[in-house]
Amino acid sequence: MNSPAILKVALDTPLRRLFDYLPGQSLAAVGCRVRVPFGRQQLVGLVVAHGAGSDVPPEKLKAVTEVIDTAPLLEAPLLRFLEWAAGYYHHPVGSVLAAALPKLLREGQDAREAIRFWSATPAGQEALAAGTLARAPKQRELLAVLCDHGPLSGLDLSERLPRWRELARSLLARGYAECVEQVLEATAVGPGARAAQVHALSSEQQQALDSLVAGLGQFGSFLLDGVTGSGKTEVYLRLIDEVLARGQTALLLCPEIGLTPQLISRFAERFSVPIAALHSGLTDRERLAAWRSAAGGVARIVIGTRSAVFAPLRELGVIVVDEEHDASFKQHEGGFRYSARDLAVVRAQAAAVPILLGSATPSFESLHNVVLGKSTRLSLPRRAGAAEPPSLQLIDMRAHAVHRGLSTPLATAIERHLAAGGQVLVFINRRGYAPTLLCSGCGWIAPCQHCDARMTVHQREGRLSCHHCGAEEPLPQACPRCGHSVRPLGHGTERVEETLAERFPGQPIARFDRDSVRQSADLEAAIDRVTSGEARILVGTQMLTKGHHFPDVTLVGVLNADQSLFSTDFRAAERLAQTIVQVAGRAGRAARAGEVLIQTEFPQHPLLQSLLAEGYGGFARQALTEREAAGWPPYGRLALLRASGVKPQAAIEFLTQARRIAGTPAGIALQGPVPAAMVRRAGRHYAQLLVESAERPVLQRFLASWLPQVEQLESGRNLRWALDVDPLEVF
DNA sequence: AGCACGCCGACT
DNA sequence: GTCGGCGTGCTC
Repeated sequence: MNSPAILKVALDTPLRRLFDYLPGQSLAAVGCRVRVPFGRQQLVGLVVAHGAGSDVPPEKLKAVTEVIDTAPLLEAPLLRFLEWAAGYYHHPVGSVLAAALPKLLREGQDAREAIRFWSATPAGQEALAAGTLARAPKQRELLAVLCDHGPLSGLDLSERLPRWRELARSLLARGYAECVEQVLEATAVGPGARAAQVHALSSEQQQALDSLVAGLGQFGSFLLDGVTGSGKTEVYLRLIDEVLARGQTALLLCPEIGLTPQLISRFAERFSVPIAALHSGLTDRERLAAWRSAAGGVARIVIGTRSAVFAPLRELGVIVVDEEHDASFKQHEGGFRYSARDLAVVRAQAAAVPILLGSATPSFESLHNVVLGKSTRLSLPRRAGAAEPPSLQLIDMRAHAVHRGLSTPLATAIERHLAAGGQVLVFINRRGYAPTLLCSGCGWIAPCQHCDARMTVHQREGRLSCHHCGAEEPLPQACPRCGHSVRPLGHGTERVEETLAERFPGQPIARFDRDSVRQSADLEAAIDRVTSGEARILVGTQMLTKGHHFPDVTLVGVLNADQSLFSTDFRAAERLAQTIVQVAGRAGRAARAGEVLIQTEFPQHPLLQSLLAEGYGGFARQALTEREAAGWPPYGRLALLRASGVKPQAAIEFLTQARRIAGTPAGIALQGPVPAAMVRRAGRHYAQLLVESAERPVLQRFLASWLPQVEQLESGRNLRWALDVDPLEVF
């Protein structure tokens, strides 16, 4: 067999191609990292393939400087999956790999866990015998330990000498001690012990579990459509228990929310196997440790957010995506814009394992896949413990008195529920005190200097803040244009909290939004105030719709449902319904049935009507027929070319050229370029070009031929642009 | 993206 | 006289 002449290496550059290198001293296998000269720098890259030759002139080819891995960092199936993702999202492989790997691995650190062993050098032994370290008794003590008991690991040393690290560093510098790294090889693990089953399953849960267990060992897509409180998590736990018992591992993806620690602790309580958590709160070291523990087969369950879909599990047996409708599974910023939920399905397919998508409000994509027969629907229609579903009612804002955003019927209901000992949740999807600062003299509205947006009033902080670019200004006391007085207009969580405090004096309020909850500790504290019963009223944003269970909440008020009713975005209705149903799910989980009151100026709006009359399922069926008529996803496929530049017209000009070179391909519709919904954001001007097709392969083929040409456009050189395949928002 | 080279303003 | 601004060009 001929030794391959060329290594195809993926590098983390925006250049959408691989780079060819000569093998150098030893041949790096596919999937191994290599250090390579690249221009004037040395980069870490990944060998993606071996090749017989290269299109690059031989004199330009350089040789690999170092092969970092002795065994492939990524096993072939995972590498192929990543390459597939790069192709689907039309993003450079190197950059996709970078998104999938912990930073420290990208920088060339060892992929295997290594333990450092410390021992005394001969010089150290002599020094100890000679009493050289008489004036450094602590160092002398450590040296004595190393002479008598070495080599010792950091763990052993910590037991003997708590503050040994600095001492060891000094001994190392003197040449009295040395440290060697010993690499831990991957551990093979057999079938795990069964977890104790503490909860009895409902018949629906059992039925769902039976179907899922029957589907193990092969690819299959399942939608677990379970109302809030129906016990989806228990089904995940049982399924994963079965997978572990078969000696396999499980991957659980969850949205980016503070709930992750709660979910992890629930799993940790149930299972005795090691669990690796991958979320945004980790340090680089912790992330590397979690990655190693998955790759080494130590962790049998990986629980993580978006990027955990790339976790290197061994013997993968099942993938679960919890709250699969959640928008945070779609990365929509930065370079590599992917949907972790969609990729999870592809990964499950490649690994020939089932995928379970769980939600109380499934995405339309997932519902449609059930209709197409691509996915099996498992329903949990009942709440556990015979709890009644909450009743939803609309409050017509035009027919009732409204005081500071709070209608009389809602205020009365709050009073009634508080008097009955219930807790009340008030949902308003807007943080701050008020979304607008208005001059009562001339009508001036405080604008953001960098965006086409209004500044939000943050009263307590005495500041104006732009929620789009983060700009802040002191709160003006008078209109800068005419000198008249200014006043906040509209309502945010801070103002609603104030209103409720005035209206219901003596009722402690817990606020949940990004301003009052900055760290997970704040969230824990706020949750404690609610579960302990101290706080009687909860006010908050989206943060309240996700995860947490507040069993004593008997009333939910939704203050401003109307914003989304007339949005131009095709997904606005879906998201509004999901938000309402999710927040409604917080009410009445225990013995008492919950009441949900939604304030609206448009009680006759068909969207609200169908949601109330038929629930989420009926609403979705109706909304899907509208999507079909309009050709929107999941019936059509979209890609969005977004561009932004400092000069107002630059993005439009670039997109106009991009459209021109596209020509008129069959089966493709191009719309735009149009200015983005918010043209100016953080001082940049945004525009976009929408690409539509009824067929995914048609869209994919077009993008593949079009993008290399777009890349050549000179007008694209001085601006930022990115392609978003399957965008969640198109306006 | 980095990181160079390259040609014009305000400073030790 | 230099330090340094960011325009444009290249990376196997």
